Amino acid sequence: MAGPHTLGETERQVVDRVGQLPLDYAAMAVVSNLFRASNAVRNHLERTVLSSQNMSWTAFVVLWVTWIWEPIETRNVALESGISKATLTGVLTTLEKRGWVTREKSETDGRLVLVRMTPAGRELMQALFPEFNLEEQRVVESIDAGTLDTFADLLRAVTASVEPAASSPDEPRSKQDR
Amino acid sequence: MAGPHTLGETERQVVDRVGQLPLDYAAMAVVSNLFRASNAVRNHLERTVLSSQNMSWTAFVVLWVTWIWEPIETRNVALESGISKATLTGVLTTLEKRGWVTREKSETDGRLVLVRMTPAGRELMQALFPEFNLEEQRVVESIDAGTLDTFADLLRAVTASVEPAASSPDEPRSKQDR
DNA sequence: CCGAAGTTGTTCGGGTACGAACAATGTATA
DNA sequence: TATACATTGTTCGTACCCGAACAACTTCGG
Repeated sequence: MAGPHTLGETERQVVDRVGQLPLDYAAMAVVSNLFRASNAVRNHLERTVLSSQNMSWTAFVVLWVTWIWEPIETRNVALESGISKATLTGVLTTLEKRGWVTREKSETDGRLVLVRMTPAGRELMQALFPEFNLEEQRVVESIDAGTLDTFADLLRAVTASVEPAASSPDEPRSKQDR
Repeated sequence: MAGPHTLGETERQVVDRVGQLPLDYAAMAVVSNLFRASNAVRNHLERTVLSSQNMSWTAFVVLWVTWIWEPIETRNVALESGISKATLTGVLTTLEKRGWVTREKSETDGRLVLVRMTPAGRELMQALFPEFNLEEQRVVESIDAGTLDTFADLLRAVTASVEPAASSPDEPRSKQDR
């Protein structure tokens, strides 16, 4: 959505197509670059760090969340990972098959499933995560250290503006989680 | 990767798991919030604007790129959309099936395929895009107008740091495009 | 108690998403 | 002008990714 063409070039073309409609080009630039950056970083990390384990981005995130918070209920894994519970089911099956995590029914609530790391999973993360973080560092190395916190805050503001306004506690969340 | 828990909480847990390894938490925060924001915005726009047409985010982006630049070669659609050509093949088939775009072999180069909008596709975008942009505006409305440009620049910097260093023109790009 | 209402993880169907391998086509080299 | 080399879009296999529908389970209201 913002590739080989100049911003001005793209903008001219858009004006030509959309006509005289008033558009917010600043908002457009932020949203489109948000996705471009996200995609680029994801693919980069997959190729440089994760491909050695033949692991996808999502699998890594789920593994990371489990590593940090185990034992953790699947609904919370989905919440922390930013994926739907439907997606998580498949990912967990993959991770289980590879021997990195286990599923276990809760004894106090028959609906819940608890996720735990296996020793092999823990070893993997102990080796992989520092490597991953080193690459994260490279991704932002061109940005002034003092600006990084502001950057993170801006990203949080975007997320917050879109999520269902964590309002009064009595207000019910949506039926489907996430 | 940054959900219901406080940053400090998460950080303590990470320290507990990863041990004394020196980690760059600022970089971690930026990367994880980048994905959180990207996912949140994507899902939001899909639900508020795109669901009326039963359209996915990627399908919309591809349609938008085609709308702005048609006629355009598929390799450039993939480049502008930020997806691989393998993915594009499937998306184009979907869009073609719905009657919004057409594929057409190039007459000057038998390898190339040109993509064009159909009248129905053009009508759709003329109606849908202003609506989409309005929602993009809502996503960043909490951010100071003067900061938006800086924000976009930061995102561009991230993308640039990860992409294969657009160096000397004689240096060949990677075999696989994108 | 017992039925209604809510919650949780899984299944299902359709649509991305990627790298690798491929056939068709174009270009360069000798 | 043959023959290597490069480029393009598609196909294939595997893995996400989501909403909707579902069965199992818990909780709430009477």
